[in-house]
Amino acid sequence: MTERVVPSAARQRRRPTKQGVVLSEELIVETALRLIEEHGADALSVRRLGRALGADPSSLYRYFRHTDDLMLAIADELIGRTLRTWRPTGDWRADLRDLGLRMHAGALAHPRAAVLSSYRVTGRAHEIQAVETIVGVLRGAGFPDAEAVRIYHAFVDQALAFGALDSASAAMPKAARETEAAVWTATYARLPATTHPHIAATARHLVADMRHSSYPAALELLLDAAAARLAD
Amino acid sequence: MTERVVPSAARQRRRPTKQGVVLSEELIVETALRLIEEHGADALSVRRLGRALGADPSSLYRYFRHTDDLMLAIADELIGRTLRTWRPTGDWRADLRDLGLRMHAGALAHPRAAVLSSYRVTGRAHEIQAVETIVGVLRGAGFPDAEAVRIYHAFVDQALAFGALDSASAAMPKAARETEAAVWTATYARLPATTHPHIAATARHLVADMRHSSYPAALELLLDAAAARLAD
DNA sequence: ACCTGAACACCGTTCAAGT
DNA sequence: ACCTGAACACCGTTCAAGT
Repeated sequence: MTERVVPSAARQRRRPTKQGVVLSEELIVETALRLIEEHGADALSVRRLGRALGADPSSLYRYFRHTDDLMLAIADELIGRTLRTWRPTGDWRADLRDLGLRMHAGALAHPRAAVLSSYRVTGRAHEIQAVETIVGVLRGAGFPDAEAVRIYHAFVDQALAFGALDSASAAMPKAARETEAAVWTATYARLPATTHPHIAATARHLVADMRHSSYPAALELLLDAAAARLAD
Repeated sequence: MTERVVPSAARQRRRPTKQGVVLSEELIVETALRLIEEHGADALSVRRLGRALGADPSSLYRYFRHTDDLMLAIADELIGRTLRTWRPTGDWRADLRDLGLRMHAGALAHPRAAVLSSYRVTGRAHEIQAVETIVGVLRGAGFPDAEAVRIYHAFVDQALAFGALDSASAAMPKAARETEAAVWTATYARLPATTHPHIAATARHLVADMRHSSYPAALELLLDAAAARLAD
């Protein structure tokens, strides 16, 4: 048994940094999230985080073994925030739609963390709670166990995969992001019908549609298909 | 008009590097793909690529304006390889299923490159060909233009997003991958029914299902929903 | 016990100089 | 015309020294 068993006691003994801040895991995670929100994904580096905390960059290594550990701590905090305010309504489609959109929005709010954590299985408290909740919604809707698991898996992976995809896009440097957005008008919309009949015929729709995430549409298709199977 | 109009002529005049290699866009892209596959995504840096080519890092800036341009060239090459052997059958569901599974398999064959390029819009030849092909399959099936574009977008993003998700998982260090796989049996399968009734009831299915990609199931759900809309 | 500062081994990118 | 080498402004991480 060491003092680490009582975190608050251990924390009180910590010496303030030069700028008078007492470091803690919570403070570091919150500051990292704030940095990302205020200055973009590129703002998160150990050196910048140290500067923002008024501490030497190397002091952060007492709290996180590497940057990846910090990322996972941030991700866990985000899962908690996503579920914390969610309440089931009893309508399985509305509940899954709401959960999916919240997971996707949570990813977009913290793109770097989303990209790094989307494919991880943590087995931690918040994740377990999410599995129990979603499988529960599907079983409550009447899906047999095997089908409930199959749809749970597709649903969760879809939310995580689109969250990561759209996050990666959002985390791009601004100039690159704008260049890509312009490709639809500058390149695709100008292809002649003689060589590219299908693109030429739908160019107007491509320009309008491709600038937005396709997640809401993909989610609705998945819910449609699940509902149809339930009706059989 | 400059000599760049005839690339092969321009290329022939290039001077070999110190180690005797004549640089070209193709050689750089192929070397980059090889570097990524052999030594991981982190192995791709301008400096390492220069070293692998036997050229000064800065000489690559004659072929690509920034690292990002190189990434797009790699992405387009992967799209090209995916489409090169595909042939339409006239059955839109079978065609889209085949295309989706090929895109997913192509991502898994080059996991590190897939993770880095899945969310990019290249506007290059192979990507344009892919858009034309897939929108063509959907219009040929009878979807009106706006609907064809909406389903195209969801279909492509889903293939890319799941491809990247499953690639990121596959690209993890072996030890970490095995630790995560064990979480389903070591943690989830042992949760008691009293606290986690839904997980306990479906543990057998979770253990069996979660070790595989959910992409084939998610693809089938998307095709089901699309077919239902066509029937209306 | 905790934080600091210097050091190490890297990055992407630019541009004058060399061939 | 093409490649090189030095330079600039960054990274993540380690570890002996300071308080």
